[in-house]
Amino acid sequence: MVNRSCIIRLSRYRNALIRLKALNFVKVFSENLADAARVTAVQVRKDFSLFGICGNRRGGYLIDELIAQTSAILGKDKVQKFIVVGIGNIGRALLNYPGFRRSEIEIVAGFDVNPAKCDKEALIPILPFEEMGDFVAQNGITFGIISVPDSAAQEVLERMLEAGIKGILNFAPICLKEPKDHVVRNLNLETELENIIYFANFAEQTERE
Amino acid sequence: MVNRSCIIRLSRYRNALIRLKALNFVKVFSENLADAARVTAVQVRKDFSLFGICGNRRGGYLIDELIAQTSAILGKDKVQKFIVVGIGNIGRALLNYPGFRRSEIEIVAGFDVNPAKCDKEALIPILPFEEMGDFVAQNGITFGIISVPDSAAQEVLERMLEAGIKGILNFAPICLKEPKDHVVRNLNLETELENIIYFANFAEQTERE
DNA sequence: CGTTTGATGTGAAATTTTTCACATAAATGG
DNA sequence: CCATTTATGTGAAAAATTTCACATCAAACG
Repeated sequence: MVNRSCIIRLSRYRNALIRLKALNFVKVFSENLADAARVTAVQVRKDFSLFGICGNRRGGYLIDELIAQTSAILGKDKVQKFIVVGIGNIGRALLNYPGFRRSEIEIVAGFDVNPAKCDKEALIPILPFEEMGDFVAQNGITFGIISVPDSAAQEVLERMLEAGIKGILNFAPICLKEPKDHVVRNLNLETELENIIYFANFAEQTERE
Repeated sequence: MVNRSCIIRLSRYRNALIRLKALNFVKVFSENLADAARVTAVQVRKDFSLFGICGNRRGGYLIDELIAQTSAILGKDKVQKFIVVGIGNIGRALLNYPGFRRSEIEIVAGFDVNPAKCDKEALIPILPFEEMGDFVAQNGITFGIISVPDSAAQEVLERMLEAGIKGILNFAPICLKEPKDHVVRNLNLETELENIIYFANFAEQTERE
């Protein structure tokens, strides 16, 4: 069964494949991908088997084929449009994040309640939050990122859902509810750091993830 | 056994508790925390049992006690110092992230190879990367965040380890190896978005996480 | 061409994680 | 002060995930 960690791994395999291709590699073995994604070779093959990805019984996998197949699964075969709500530190960093340029992820607009932060003429326009619903409808946006303070997050989520957004990444430090037929992934920076702090303190005697 | 997801949940419980306390709540039930962290009530109690946290057989848990206990586990009883290497979009956002101010997480310095980005006089100084080793040693830094391009990440990791850093959050889009007795958590924004894209497309027929 | 070699693919076993079922204790109320 | 109610705490069962073991196939080589 395809679960979250499985897709995370697939994404890692793909990243590794792109790096290997840049180094002119043509074939790759499950062992190599396992190293790159910090898992076991069997895990790689099990994951592939789950998606019906096949290799050559002795020759491993062809990198080009693998990239094509993982890309299709991960939706990299077309541009995926995102909006960002909340143009604070994180929001602005996402608008300018160079990592998205080479991927098929495109942030098409930002939104904020503060008129001082708006700028309709910018390369990626920053618009008043009230206009979000119309913008999403007119431009067929499917995905959104929430980077507002926790007190506003639930309200923003609801407005996004009303507007028709299907998948959301939430940076606000509050665990938002995932409604039926929608995807909400909560990513809390403080939580991530707390995790590191905990395991760095107890790393010696405890296992992890 | 305490694993990564377990600590993530603990962190979420604590966030919820702080919000509840701000609303003048004094007691809380496992059911409430379960709602806040999007898990089941049994899971909350199992987690607590794992850490030896006890409630009152009928009266639930006292919020103040719970906050104290979870805080101690998560290392919130003292300031945890971090450095950030790579002052690009993400790095700068982290330096200014207001969410850390109210927590016990303190980013004490940034580092970059580009002299134009350095500023020793800033509130949080940005120093040349060569000075990182000495800074870490002199200031007893335990934690670091990597927000450099993928090609530099492995090198930065190794320098951090040499300097004595024990826990690292890596934003570079490459899966870094976690050495013995150290914690390296890889957080790739594109991967997170790919996850959302996948499950939003197939959400109807597939389960998640 | 037959044999050996080496990597994939996958049922079965082992392990991990979550859920269930219920014993237990504290508060409430007659 | 006994019965009832209600939430915790936890062994046992169930479910999910990972690892193992090995059959299978294709290439390489004699």
